Amino acid sequence: MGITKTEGFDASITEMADVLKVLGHPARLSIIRYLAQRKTCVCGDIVDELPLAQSTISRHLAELKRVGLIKGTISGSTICYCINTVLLKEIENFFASYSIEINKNQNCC
Amino acid sequence: MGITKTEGFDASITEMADVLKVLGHPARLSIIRYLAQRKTCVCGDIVDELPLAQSTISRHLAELKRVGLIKGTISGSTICYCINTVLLKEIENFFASYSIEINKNQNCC
DNA sequence: TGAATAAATTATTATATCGTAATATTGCGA
DNA sequence: TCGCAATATTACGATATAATAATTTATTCA
Repeated sequence: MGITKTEGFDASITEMADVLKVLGHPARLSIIRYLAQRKTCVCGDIVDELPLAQSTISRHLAELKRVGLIKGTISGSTICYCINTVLLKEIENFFASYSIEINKNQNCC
Repeated sequence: MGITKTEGFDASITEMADVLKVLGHPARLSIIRYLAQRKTCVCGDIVDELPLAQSTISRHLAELKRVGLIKGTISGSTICYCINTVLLKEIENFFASYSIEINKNQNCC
């Protein structure tokens, strides 16, 4: 995407932006939704859920793992994925804190 | 970034992914934070807040506007920006709903 | 051992995005 | 009208990302 400047921004902002960027893709967001709806860890069958090739999904899973949104543990011949609920909660709190800050005197637009 | 496949995904997921992708950049997330902290609409001085060229910021503002995260109204010779609190709340609810769905029987990882 | 299965990695191609300079546009005051 | 100030647009080079086929690396089971 071209170079994204990071110097000059707060580290916390840069980190959150990185997480949100990873979530900002239909396939990866679908994976998160699928894991959330299943309410449990999912082994193997993610490939069957998405209209993408196996290698593509593997790369998306690697991205989700890189930023800590999912955890994967080897379980026999397959790998078991589940959501990192702590990070998901952090994202929720991130937006909640902004909502609290506003909603007071927005008026000109 | 290469072609992002959209067919085969729910429209709601694709839309949310689009919004999150826009938020997934330090400059744009900083703009949102700045607007949130100021608790009011901001006219003009966004360029002074970020370590980027004016044209770059203008492009980021256009992206934020495209997905509806901010609203801009012309106010004399300057343009007045403020957050679309409705959409921000929707994002918060989006993550909150996932958190509710989980937190029950995650156990294997 | 060897075939079958599952996931990751690599290489490749096409496309999107970042940042910026240069330029254009718009509104306002002198 | 002229020129200034603020913002948007365009064009460009550099880089990142998406998707996939092909390959590789385990792991299970006959």
